[in-house]
Amino acid sequence: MRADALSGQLDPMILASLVDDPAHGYAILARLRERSSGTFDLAEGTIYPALHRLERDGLLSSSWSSESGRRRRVYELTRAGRAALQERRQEWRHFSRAVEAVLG
Amino acid sequence: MRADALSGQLDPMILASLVDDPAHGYAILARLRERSSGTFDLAEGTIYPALHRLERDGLLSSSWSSESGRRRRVYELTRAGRAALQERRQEWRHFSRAVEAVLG
DNA sequence: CTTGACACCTAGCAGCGCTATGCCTTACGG
DNA sequence: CCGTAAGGCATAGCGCTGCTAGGTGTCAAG
Repeated sequence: MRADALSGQLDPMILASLVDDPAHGYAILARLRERSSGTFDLAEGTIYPALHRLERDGLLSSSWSSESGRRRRVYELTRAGRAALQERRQEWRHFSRAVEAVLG
Repeated sequence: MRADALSGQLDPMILASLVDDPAHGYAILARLRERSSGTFDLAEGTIYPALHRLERDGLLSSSWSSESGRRRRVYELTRAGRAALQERRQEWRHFSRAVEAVLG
């Protein structure tokens, strides 16, 4: 499939990958790759702007961590982020059922 | 859900809505609305450019019909369009399984 | 004769995600 | 000890998609 077929589902997937425990950008990339069995093997240029957007919108908050001399920006869900995740999941189910119905 | 969440699935859905019998733009709009139980209630400005694009790409062919004094541009799948539909359906299944896996 | 459904079209815009690139650190192999 | 890979963040620029908002015209019903 085309790699750029994320089709607006990137945001909910990022939120979902952070729901259990916080992580930094590079690790989120790895989680998405693993959980999707390799389907979502995203470039870094995809994830960082998305994280900034989500933070700007108040769904994530971040803090720098520099353990082992490596600077990492660790993201976690805000309260609003958790609420948004629930909502986006619902929207996804609704959307995917509708697509399914049309594709037959 | 946001109306603009078509998320790249418009093309396969248009192809799917034409697989059994040809139709014109306005009628395709109605089919998508019906088959999706109202979820996809698209503006005309969405469908016409998409149809032109699909025709340009050789997946659809069109011809004017003016029965009952009304000019309609009727679209049907080309051979390539049928092949593309199969492919896009596969991609959709793959994509939606992967999203499902990430969203949990 | 006006309203609403039918039917087509386009310009312009905004968002999303990709490519390409740059910068920096740590670990490892030769 | 030096090169390279992996880890890590970031941005500019671009292309595609789909939406908004407008325009044109026909036909049927009240």
